[in-house]
Amino acid sequence: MVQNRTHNCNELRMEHIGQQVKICGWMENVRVVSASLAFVVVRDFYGTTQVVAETEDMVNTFKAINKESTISVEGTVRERDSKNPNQATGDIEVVPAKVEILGRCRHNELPFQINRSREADELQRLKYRYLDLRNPEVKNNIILRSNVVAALRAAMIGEGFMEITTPILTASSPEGARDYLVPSRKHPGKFYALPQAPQQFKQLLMASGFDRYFQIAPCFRDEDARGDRSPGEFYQLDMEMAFANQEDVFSVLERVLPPIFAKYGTYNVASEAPFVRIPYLEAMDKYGSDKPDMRIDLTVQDATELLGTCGFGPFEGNVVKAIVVTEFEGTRKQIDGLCNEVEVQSGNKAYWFRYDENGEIVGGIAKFVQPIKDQVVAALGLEKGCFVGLTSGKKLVAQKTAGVLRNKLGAFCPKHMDKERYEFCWIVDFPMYEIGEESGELEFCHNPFSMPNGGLEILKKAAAGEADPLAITAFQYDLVCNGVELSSGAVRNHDPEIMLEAFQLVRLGEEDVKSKFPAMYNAFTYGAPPHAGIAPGVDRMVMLLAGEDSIREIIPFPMNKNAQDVMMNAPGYVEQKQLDELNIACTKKEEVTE
RNA sequence: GGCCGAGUAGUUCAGUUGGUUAGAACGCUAGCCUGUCACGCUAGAGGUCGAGGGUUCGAGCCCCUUCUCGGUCGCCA
Repeated sequence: MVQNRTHNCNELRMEHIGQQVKICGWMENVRVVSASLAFVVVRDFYGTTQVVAETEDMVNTFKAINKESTISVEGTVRERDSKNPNQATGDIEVVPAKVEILGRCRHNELPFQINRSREADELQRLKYRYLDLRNPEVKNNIILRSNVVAALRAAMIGEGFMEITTPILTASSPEGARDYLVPSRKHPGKFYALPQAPQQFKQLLMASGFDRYFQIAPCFRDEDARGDRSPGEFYQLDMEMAFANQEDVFSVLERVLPPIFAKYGTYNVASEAPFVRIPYLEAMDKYGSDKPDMRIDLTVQDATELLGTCGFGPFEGNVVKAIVVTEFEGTRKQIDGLCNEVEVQSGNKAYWFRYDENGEIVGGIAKFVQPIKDQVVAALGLEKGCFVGLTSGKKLVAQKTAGVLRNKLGAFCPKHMDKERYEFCWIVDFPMYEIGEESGELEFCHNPFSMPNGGLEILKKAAAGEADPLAITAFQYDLVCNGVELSSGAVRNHDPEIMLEAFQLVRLGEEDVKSKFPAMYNAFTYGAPPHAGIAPGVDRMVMLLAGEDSIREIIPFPMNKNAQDVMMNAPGYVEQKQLDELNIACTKKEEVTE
């Protein structure tokens, strides 16, 4: 009978000296020092242990095994002659009596070296993700993810929330992102959709009488990827509370998140409750973003009146925004680099000048600013030695570009950014409506389920032309941490009457509401509690905590930018029989060579 | 879909103004080495320069087309 391992590869210490043990793991490396002396590193999930081969036979045994094969080693624990303080098991080594190959690695050249996999081409890493994950640096992010999810669950349960799963196969939802559709075999021509979020289900749970719901919920959206947005699927800490308002939701997350961020984060300082609250319009104005990084102490000023007519072409007839950076130290080359990065990221140019130590306006667009120097210095409050970054365009463009510039300047100037911490803020008072760019007509700004601030009354006034619908705000909020949008949430509109009024402003009638959201609308006519919720993105939280810039680093099996799983070959072609059963006529199919 | 960047050995990269046989490091193979731990030393194998076309006496390098990957904008209430 085969005996199981007695210890893992991170267990053996001085106290085990003399013991007979059996360890199992991947043969990471063999350092052959002579014909009859070699050191073998065995690695498992927990760590590494050194095995020493001291006979010619034993050295040859190890030399004949390809690296990354799994082996078992039975032998005696011995104190090392030369200890390694950098290794947890560095005081001891195992003298093998018996070595067995458990799973032979058939390749003596791997697609990349395990301990340097993070440097390898990403396509290779994804294709051989199971090898990539052998690298402790890569694996640790997945362990972190597991720990964070466990901590979130524990904290939510501690707050009295109950985890309830909701359907994965559901109905297509008319609003929001593009759906992933699943054809129905039993109902030709009909489709299920994968949920973009459990939004309607969690609200229906509230109508059903559950009080505090949460779920680590998979969400599916068929939209293009970004560095911080994985294509296809992602996870949210979805939650909803009955008989609750905005304050109740805020206080739960203000209790739940900071301890987890401080414990598991790269930085161990997190904001304490209450988090700063910034109205949406103020955030756009002051930080040029609805997800401002509050670690940066720079703010955006309006310079439209000041510089709009200074003669600099791009400012003419546009909104101009300025960011003043005191004690600025940067070379011309670095400034150009910053401006270039801003242009790449925002698609719009940034401009600049400096107010130097001698009180002169120099560099960049100084020529245009010089004639109105005194006004500029006074209006922007310039101090000697400061830098002024400028953006222009239509209001929103100027603001957003300034927001990108602000982030770049913060990252560049350590004096203006206390980087090693987690700074949360709430963005509140989002507008309920906006003028759609394509339609030119009034549309919902975010989701139509939010409760308008002012309730039925304000909506009726707006309908009667007595109030500006664009000035109506919703009880809708975002949670932002270090410039990353973690989450959107809202106090929901649970009153069918207010719902109808809200939809009427965007020219949708009762029949539209009923047909778009039949279950929710009907449920709310049977007596629904006021409720509110939020859904912080788990992937983004883990990304922040791990200090990674790519979302793929914290997902066990990520897809590539084009929503392909290059390891599993998904999406892939299927058998004609499968298509026939689903009543799908496939119109496009390239020849498959494999 | 638009824009930007990248693609050269198994891997990460260098490759000058277009000029002989395309290099380095790591990895791999072989030999040497009795305490290594990023072991060391010596030698060797390893290349359709993403693909196709063009310019040229001559292309890794210049031009065109195309494919792939990444970033970004659109998109993601």
